[in-house]
Amino acid sequence: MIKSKDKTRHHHGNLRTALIAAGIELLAEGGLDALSLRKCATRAGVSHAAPAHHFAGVEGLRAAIASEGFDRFRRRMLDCADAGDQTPRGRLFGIARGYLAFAREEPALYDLIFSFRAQSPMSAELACAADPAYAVLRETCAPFVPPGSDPVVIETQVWSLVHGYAMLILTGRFDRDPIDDDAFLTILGEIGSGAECP
Amino acid sequence: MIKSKDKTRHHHGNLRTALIAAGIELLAEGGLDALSLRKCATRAGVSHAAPAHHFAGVEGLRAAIASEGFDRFRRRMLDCADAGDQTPRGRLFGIARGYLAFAREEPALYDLIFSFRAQSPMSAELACAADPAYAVLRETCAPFVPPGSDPVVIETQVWSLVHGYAMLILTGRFDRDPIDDDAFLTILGEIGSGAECP
DNA sequence: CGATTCCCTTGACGCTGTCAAGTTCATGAA
DNA sequence: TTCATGAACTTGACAGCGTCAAGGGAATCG
Repeated sequence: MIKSKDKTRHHHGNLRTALIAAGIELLAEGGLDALSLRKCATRAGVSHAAPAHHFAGVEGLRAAIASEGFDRFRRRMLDCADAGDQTPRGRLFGIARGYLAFAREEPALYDLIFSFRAQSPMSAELACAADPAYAVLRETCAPFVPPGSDPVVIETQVWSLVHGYAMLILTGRFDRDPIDDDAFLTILGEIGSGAECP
Repeated sequence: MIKSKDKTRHHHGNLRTALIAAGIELLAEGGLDALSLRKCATRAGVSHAAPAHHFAGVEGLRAAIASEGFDRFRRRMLDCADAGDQTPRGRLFGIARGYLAFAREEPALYDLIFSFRAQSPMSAELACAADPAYAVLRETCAPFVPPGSDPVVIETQVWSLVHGYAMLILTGRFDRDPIDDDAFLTILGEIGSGAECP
């Protein structure tokens, strides 16, 4: 039996984790384009080809970093939701604020986790990593689903709204023409109440 | 005086346009990562360093392609808006459908035009190229702005909603759990009518 | 006709991802 | 204990990439 997850191993001792950490540093410092296998390897103190034994090429490294990114993303949303008003509406605003906070605080990591496209070989693995984050959204939206209707509609409306806003923020569109987050998010107050308002 | 825009010039004859066309082809065939200066040059039949005389590096080429992309994007939205119901609400649904159509028909070009980040040296030039497309959205949203309120709020809500939905489509999130565009877009029917509904 | 200027080519450099082969070291078996 | 196995990592090489410097060739102008 192999102790596959010991702290200190052969030469380096958990190189995989070190490479992911180095990659996240590089992203924070220089954006998406600054991430490279060789720079991660150098930063972790190993040779340029060492990462090949832990990831399936650069796409594998990107996927592994994205998995960690999705987890931070999920925790950021939950932290904000837990910190605010504990009504269903309050939690909805909470995850929206957490969503935006993550995008602003770690823009390159946010870019990375949403940079994978449907035909990517990593899409199955990534969908798996993303599911817990999506579950947070799903649970928060559940109280607003009209009985008998498909919950995915409201989930998608909420998610699209916040996701699109975050993407637009990162493009710098609001830098000269600022908009207040709360003014924008007022529309969340109307979601799920459409049936009450013919 | 120099005839700077003649059709046939020195060696090639409008190399700049040919390089942009080649780049759009490469994007369509292989996605964002398939775009390179050298491949564009080869496809246009010139040497690998020729593009340097027409664009400021690869970022300049990307920006030039994005300018063309924004123009196609704008026309796609207008075409859809002009084809449908000519009420304000009908045109709003029209540009939303055009937005989604463009994202699905030219996903890599769509990715490219929204891949520039705020701190990019190209952001000023790109914002310029994007303005006509934004103007279409602005005009279409105008009838729904409550008197005395900031139009940018509703514009941003509409835009974020459709933009986020398009981005999520491209990530493949709905491939196995499909959602109907029209069901999703029902929320557009509520935008701007919030004031009527206390 | 000669000079200038623009458009492009050639060649080089460093950085990138990836592969093949070799080395080092921990583990398990004899 | 000694040896064999295999995992973890190194070394070296290769092609493709963006970018720069230097040079050539064609069109234009004086």
